[in-house]
Amino acid sequence: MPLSDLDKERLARLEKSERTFPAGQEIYQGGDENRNLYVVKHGWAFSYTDLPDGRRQIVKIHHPGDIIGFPDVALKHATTTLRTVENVCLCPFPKSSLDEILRKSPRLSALLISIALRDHVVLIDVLRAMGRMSAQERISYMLLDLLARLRITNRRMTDTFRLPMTQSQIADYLGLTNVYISKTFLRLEREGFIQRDQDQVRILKESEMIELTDFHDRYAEMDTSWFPQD
Amino acid sequence: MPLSDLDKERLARLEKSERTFPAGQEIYQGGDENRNLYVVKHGWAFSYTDLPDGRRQIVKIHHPGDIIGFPDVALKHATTTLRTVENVCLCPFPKSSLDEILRKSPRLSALLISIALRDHVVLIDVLRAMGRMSAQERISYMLLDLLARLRITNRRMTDTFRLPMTQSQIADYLGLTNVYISKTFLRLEREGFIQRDQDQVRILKESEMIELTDFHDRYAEMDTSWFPQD
DNA sequence: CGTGTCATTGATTAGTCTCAAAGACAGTGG
DNA sequence: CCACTGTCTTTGAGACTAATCAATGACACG
Repeated sequence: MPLSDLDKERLARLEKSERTFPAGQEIYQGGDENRNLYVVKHGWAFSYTDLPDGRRQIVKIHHPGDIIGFPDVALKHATTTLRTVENVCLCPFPKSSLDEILRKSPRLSALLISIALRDHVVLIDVLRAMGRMSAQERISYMLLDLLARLRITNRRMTDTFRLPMTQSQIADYLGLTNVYISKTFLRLEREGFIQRDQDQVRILKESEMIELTDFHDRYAEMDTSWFPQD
Repeated sequence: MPLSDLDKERLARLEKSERTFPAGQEIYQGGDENRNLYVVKHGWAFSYTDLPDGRRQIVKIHHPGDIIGFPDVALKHATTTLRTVENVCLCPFPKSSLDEILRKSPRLSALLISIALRDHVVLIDVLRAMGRMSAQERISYMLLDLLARLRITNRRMTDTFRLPMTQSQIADYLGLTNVYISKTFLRLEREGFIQRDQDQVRILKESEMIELTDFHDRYAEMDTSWFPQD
């Protein structure tokens, strides 16, 4: 999307400072005061919440290019805990930067809002998967979503990608157990939908999986036509 | 939240036109071009998506005061279908009204964004319920959420409210079946958590239910301190 | 070489679904 | 006022998906 030089500079300013974190580290916790947002420079992370008895739900997987923490802007305290999957580099920036963008650049505001709303729509799709899909469908949906997401920032990706999450983490994301994730992955392989090698996953029957899960690539459907011209 | 007269007028303008719809009517469908947003004047409605084989997931229940369709603003086409639960009065307004608000009023922009983000956070809570809670916990969570939501616009509400949805609709919202909703409601009654009479529900053990579901009232936790002053 | 994490496997159990039928009730037309 | 209809809720039996528990295997790391 075309942006003015001024807006480009405003965006660049969000990534001014950066910090790296090792694998498996918690960066902030649910209930913490809500100070910063983060841009992901590289590495995967995820946000999750636990029930008091330890049941865990991962609510969002963060990839390079994502903005972390947008939904929490509306609230005083963070609602989720942020944890790295692997070595990660993040650019923290204060909530108040949004204030400036809202005041100075309607066009950039619209862009950031659209990204947040697109994440909302994707979350609705995840909800549908959790509420109404079998384990096999849920895993297929997740793989398709990851593929679509990763294709945004990596144009030449075709059908193979790295999935650095453990099966327990995938289970916590899809509302299943690690054991059943294992069994269902094996079944997907046996039935020729995917291949796995180390942490690489290859999608063999993308169109069948799209049909199976009624998948929509929300990342490709965005509408920027209504944006204000600066 | 204090607003300038100008902003109040901008808000009022969104509710300029209104239309009523009978119970059980579809107002727009998933895939339709994305033209309007709606403010709910009175009555309940919900947004849902179907899988091709007919499985349905209700993704959001709309109450008086809600803005319908915000997440879809980012996309060209509506992702959900909107259906009334009962007689409903809606105020449609065009997507382009947002453009004007973004350009003219940073403060009102921040307010609308915050409402959208709060809905996002609530959806995360729903996702957690769907992924990791039993049927009994899910129903309890839903009732607490409805109560918290209805208390915003009706200050004197205590522990009783009207629940006009059928058990099949509740099932489609919670990712269960109508039969199991019936059985679980009966169990909640038998165990003294709730009472039902017609479409009225009374919450008898609110604090136990809050504990059971680790419920947070997101509507009460909003942070407006970072808003730009107009 | 020992330790720990992660993935796989198998046996059993539990929670929810499916199917089918009956009951409760509101609305309709005679 | 009554029978009829349709929708919604309740009930029960049986089936099935996914969870639980426990053990083994595979691998990386110190």
